[in-house]
Amino acid sequence: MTTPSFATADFFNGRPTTEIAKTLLGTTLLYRTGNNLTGGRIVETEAYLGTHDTAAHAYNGRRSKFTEPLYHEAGTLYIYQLRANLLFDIVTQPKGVPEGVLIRALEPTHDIDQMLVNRGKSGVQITNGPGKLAQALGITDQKDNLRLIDDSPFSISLAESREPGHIQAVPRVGVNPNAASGQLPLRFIVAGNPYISDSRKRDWREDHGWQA
DNA sequence: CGATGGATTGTCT
DNA sequence: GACAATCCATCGG
Repeated sequence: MTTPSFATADFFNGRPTTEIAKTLLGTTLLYRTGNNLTGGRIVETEAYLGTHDTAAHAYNGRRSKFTEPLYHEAGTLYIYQLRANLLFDIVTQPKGVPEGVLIRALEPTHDIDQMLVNRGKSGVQITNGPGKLAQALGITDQKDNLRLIDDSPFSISLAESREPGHIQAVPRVGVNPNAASGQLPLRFIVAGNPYISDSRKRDWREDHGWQA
């Protein structure tokens, strides 16, 4: 059984990283491990714009074993650890242009029971943050770091995509707001979705922010 | 609900 | 030794 996935080259083909970050909203991120297929619709992303973005790991051309995946071709996975958490990113530009998109939140759709077990939490707490969704999916190490998504257990499915009613662009989370790029609106959210990280209940919508 | 501080683990200076 | 693209428990209003 094959999982429907973006053809990497077609999806990333020559488009700006910010546009890719927005286009990912509403698609489904899937992760295969053994008999499990966990996943959810992407509802929050952040764009990191490479060498001139003060919040990016590749700022000023910074390149090391740590940031190496960013310099590879579009569709390369950048899975790195921040404190006790794993974060999941996808490289968006051709080799040598270190830009990428961080997946920050999912609305669970696949094998939710397994994700509840993986997380040990319930409700929106399953996947409303980048470290949380990695835990929920079952990502426990960095073995797929630096691999092309097409050659990995991950896929991005269009089969069950929903169309966001309204995409909101706001400043990124956890970046120094005083740095030059600190306040750029490069965080994109499906307005009204309950799984947005740090969202308020009063901002949630009955339709979760999807078009009818 | 909002703010705060501790835990935690690798990387870079 | 400082810092980080985070998470969680806890405290106050």
